Amino acid sequence: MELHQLRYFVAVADSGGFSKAARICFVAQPSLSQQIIKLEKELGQRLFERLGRTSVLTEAGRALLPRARLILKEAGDIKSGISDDLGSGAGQLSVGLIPTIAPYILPGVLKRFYESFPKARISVNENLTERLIKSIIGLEIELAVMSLPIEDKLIRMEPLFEDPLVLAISPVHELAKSEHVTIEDLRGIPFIALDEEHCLGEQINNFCYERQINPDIVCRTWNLSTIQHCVSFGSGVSLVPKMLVMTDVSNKCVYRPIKGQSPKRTVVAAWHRDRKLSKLAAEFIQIVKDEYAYLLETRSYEGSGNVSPIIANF
Amino acid sequence: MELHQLRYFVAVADSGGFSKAARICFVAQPSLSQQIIKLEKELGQRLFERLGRTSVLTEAGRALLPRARLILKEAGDIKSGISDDLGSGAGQLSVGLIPTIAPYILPGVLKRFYESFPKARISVNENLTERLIKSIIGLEIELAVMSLPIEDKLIRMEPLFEDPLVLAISPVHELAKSEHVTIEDLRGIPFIALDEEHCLGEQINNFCYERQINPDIVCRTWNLSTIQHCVSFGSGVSLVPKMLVMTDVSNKCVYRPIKGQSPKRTVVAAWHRDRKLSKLAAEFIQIVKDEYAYLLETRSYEGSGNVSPIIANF
DNA sequence: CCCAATCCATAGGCATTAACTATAGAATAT
DNA sequence: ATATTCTATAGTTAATGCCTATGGATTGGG
Repeated sequence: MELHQLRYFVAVADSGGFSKAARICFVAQPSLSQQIIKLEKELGQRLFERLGRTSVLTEAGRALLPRARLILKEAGDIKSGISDDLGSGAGQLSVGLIPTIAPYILPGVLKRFYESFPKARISVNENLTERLIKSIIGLEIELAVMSLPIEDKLIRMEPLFEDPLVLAISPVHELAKSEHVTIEDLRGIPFIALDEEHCLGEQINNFCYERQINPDIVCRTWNLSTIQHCVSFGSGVSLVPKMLVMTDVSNKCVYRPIKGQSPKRTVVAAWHRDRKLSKLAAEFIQIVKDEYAYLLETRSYEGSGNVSPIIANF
Repeated sequence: MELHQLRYFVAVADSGGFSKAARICFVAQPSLSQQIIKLEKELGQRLFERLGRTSVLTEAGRALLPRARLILKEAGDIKSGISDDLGSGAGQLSVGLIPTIAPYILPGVLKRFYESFPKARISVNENLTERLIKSIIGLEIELAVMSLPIEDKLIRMEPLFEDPLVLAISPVHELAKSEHVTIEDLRGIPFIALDEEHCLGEQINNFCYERQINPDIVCRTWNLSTIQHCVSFGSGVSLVPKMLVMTDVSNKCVYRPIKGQSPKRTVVAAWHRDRKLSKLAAEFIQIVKDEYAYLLETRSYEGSGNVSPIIANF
């Protein structure tokens, strides 16, 4: 069965004759007749009673007619339907984020995304960089939000923003008294470190190593929120991303920017080198940027370059 | 757009590659590729991203996929769907009946029909013979229940039953005293006649003319129920079809069979000479027969050849 | 790092099939 | 009765889908 056969069939049913239908379809009458006969053979049912002047539907033809119309309508609507879907933001998007980013921007990003594209379905995968890259290459996710460095040749990237690392300290800690700290202050003090399986943990590690600073690592954890708790209990200090600070409502820690060569991580969107980003994915990237800019604007009161220790008005 | 293109498209989407899809569809890979490319051109959208090893849907492809599946499913279900419709008695039937038949059997026939074919739609047209024949030829109705004679060469017929004509008289009339009457009793007595535009009126007219009986026609009406009222008021007698008697619950008239050559009309189903009756139409014919037989069985108590004047237990 | 395998696109020939012309047979309208 | 209209058939042409061969590109394995 093919669509043109259904088109011919409907034309005959509507016009009441093979010849008229042929004119409507801009084909010769024998061509149309043959296709109708072919359709009748395939269905094993005669579709029209050929009377002298006109042709009328048989019972089988009457049963076919609404189905044929439906199919033709759906086929005819495909092109505009696809455009509508693309235009309206309907569709499916699969993204990934690393665990040191997701908790801080995902809530706001999802909220924005659903507001902008209520018809879209999004699926989020929170995982370590290595696993996300595999998912990109394996085509399981379209896009990932991660942190440099990423070396895989199959990955293409676009930078989203730079996220500074700031010192997290207990409010009663000695260093909390000054408005800002320097790298040198880290030397030899008890330090709560993020596990190096996290790229952020590795980045901090490298950062200290390059400057030949060996913090006294008293704890190595998998979770930034564990770090927060340890720091607030005075177990040590740590370096945490600013996006954590901007969404911290606990008031248990204070945060100080690093004077001088402030460490930072570069957050990027990454996707398969050979894939063209879908419209939804491109929009998602923009939303992530917007969200971070929004956090910067509303949640960090950097009067004289320092991070406010207390976030009010959440 | 053609269905085989959608089939190929779905196969690629499902298998994740053109070559695999081609094997699934039992065509060579270039053939399938060409059809996909053709579809992409028609839609103005690229449907797959061709990556090295596999191909994945674009956003447009994702939008197309469910639509394509739907259409293919509907197309695949057509054959069985038609069979189901025919088997389940779904469908549309247009019938006609003449006014001297419809009131007496239509209620019971429709009830039976709806019980047997709850999914069917029936449309009934009550009209004079001449108009019904036009409707048959004009293909507006498929079937008509009428009375002989019918001469049109374009009409094919099947007899349904013979419906005797019986004398309708007032209960206080002289003739009501005898169990039966003869034709000769009609001579010269006041007679309520049906208009000759009705075939029944003409038949009665001819019947009397052939026997050279000239009843004294005191009233000519368009409606059998008018006749009933006139007769019950003693204005005269009339000949009415037995199907009227069998459904008369008024008890205002009594009815007497005609002894000897009883007049009768032959009720037939009529349809277009060149049309094959649909299953529903054939069933309708059978139901009309059944209904008349049922009326005969339950509504006429012909103990000794006479018609019961009073129909009880309705 | 190279080689083999795989994948998709292109090109060109083949074959199928849909379309066309011409016409016949039947039915209808004038 | 004649002319017109309708559908089916036959035979031919044209289109188009399919095939084989091949090339460029990528991938996976040794």
